Amino acid sequence: MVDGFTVITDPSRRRILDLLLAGERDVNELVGELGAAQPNVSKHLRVLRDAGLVGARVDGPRRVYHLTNTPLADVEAWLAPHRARWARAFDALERHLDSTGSTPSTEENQP
Amino acid sequence: MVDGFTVITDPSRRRILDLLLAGERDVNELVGELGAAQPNVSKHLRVLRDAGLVGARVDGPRRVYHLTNTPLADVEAWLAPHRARWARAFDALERHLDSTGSTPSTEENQP
DNA sequence: GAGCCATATGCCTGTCAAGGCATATTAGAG
DNA sequence: CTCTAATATGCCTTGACAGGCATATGGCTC
Repeated sequence: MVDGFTVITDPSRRRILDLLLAGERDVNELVGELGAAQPNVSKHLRVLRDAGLVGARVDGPRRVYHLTNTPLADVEAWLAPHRARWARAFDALERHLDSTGSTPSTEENQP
Repeated sequence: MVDGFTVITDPSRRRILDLLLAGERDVNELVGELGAAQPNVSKHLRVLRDAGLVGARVDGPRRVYHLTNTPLADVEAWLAPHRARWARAFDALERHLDSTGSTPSTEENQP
């Protein structure tokens, strides 16, 4: 099984997750909206299922996929300190712009 | 130039970003801390620089790398609605646990 | 400018994953 | 039970990319 980073690197898989954000879909609907071949969509769904990001409900012959509530834990964990840093940098920029009318240099170094 | 997802899929590059989070480093230091070959570290740094995530300061013969304040915009943008969804699901779970002592099912469907 | 250090680049190779295609599986209709 | 629709799986090919290695580049010392 692959890590969350690898899972979401693929644009088709991101697209699937985005579509499911709007509501559950069966495979055929996803095939139509993605413009991809059915077997490939099924393969992507397999990866997403193995990652715990989506689940399937059986409705007659169709499998209706939906998002689970499982977050991309590893991605979020890795991203957190970096996001915190970006937020601090942004705040610092805002404060700077508040106190002076000047534009600071484009390339900022770390504290 | 590659997208942010591709950039951070590589563990060595994530590691480099993590190390730079603690302070600037020259290439040789990174090589030591990563346990990777110098040319490969330089290549990763190239990718990170192209992505605007790191910058280099020239100090004599060394290049001292540091984080810029450029966020992984595309990753953050894609992640945002999904993170919002996870947060909502988490809140709903919390409220449920507050009101009842029971444990809800592990597999939740979307609203 | 010769030689040395630190870093970058180019080339080659192995690996891995995505897409195309054929086919297996499963469920329901009749 | 057969046929069909919906989905999944297996195999193959191709392209992207990371690592190993040799070598080029750039700055510094003497």
